Amino acid sequence: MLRIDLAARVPVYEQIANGLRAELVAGRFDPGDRLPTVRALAIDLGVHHNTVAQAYRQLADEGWLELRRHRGATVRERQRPSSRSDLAEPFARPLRELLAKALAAGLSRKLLVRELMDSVRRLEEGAL
Amino acid sequence: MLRIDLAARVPVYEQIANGLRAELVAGRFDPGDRLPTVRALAIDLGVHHNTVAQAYRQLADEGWLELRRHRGATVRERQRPSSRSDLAEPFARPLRELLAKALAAGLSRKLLVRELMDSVRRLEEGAL
DNA sequence: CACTTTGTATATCACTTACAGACAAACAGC
DNA sequence: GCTGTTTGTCTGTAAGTGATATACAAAGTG
Repeated sequence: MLRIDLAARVPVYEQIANGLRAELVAGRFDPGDRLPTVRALAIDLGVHHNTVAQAYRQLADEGWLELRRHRGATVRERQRPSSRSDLAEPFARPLRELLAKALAAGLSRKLLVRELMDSVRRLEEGAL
Repeated sequence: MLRIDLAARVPVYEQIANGLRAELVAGRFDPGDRLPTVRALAIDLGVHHNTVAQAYRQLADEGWLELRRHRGATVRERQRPSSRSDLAEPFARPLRELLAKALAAGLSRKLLVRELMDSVRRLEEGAL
C-alpha cells in the first residue's frame, strides 16, 4: 500500500499523509470507506502507531478523514475545492526546484518531459 | 535574487542551495563567475553567514562551486551528467505527491496542466 | 606591517520527530 | 449486563537537526 523511507528527509508521518492524500485525491477511496486502524497500519509500515495517528489527524484537519474514537478513520465526502489561479504561485517554485534537482542528478530533459507529460495525461484523465 | 521563507518546512540552507542550483542548471552563471561572499549574501537574505556557508558547501560537494578560502565561491565548469532512466523513479514520486498537494490545495487540473506544460516548454528550450 | 575580509570550526539553544507507555471509552462475546 | 479487548488519544522522553553566536586562521589590502 505505502512505502516508507525512514532515512528520508521528509518525516514519516508526512510521508504517510502524502501517500494517502495522493490516493484520496486520485479518488481511489469512496466516501464512507474505512481506513486501517492506526495500529494495524503502523505494524504494516513498521512504525509506531502514534506516527500513523499523526498522519490521520493531519488528513482529518484537511477534511479528508473523519476520526471518531473507536470507529476508526472514515473517508469523508469532500467537495473538490474551487480553483483559484493565485494558488499556482506556491506550486510553481517547488516544481521548478524539483526539476532542477532532477536535472542536476542526471535526468535528461527528454526524460523529464516524458514524466511531466505522463502526469499531464493522468491529470486530464481525472486521475493523478 | 533569492527569496527565503524562514517559516517554511524546508531548511533555509537548502532553500538557498535549491535556488542557486536552479540558476546554475539554467545556465544563468558562467564558469569562473564569482558568487557573493557568504556574509554578503547572508545579510542580503537576513540569515546567519554560517547558513549560507552550508548551502555553498553543499553545492561545492555537488560540483557546482569551487570554494577556496578568501577567494569566495567561483562557478565551476561542470559537465552535464549523463542521463540514466533508472533515475526517473525517485523523481516520479515527489512529483506525484507535489501534484496531489496542489490539487488538495485547490488548484484545478487545468491550471496544473498549464504549469506542467510551461515547464515542458522551458525544458525543451534548454532552460529551466 | 597593521587592519580588514573571508570561509571555517566549535558550542549552544530551540524545535521537531519518532517512540514508549498509560489512559478512557466504545465495542465484542458471553 | 459484565468483562476483556480494541482503539484513538495524551503525556513524557531521547535523539537528531537547524540556525545562530562566537572565535579563529589565513589571505587580501592599504
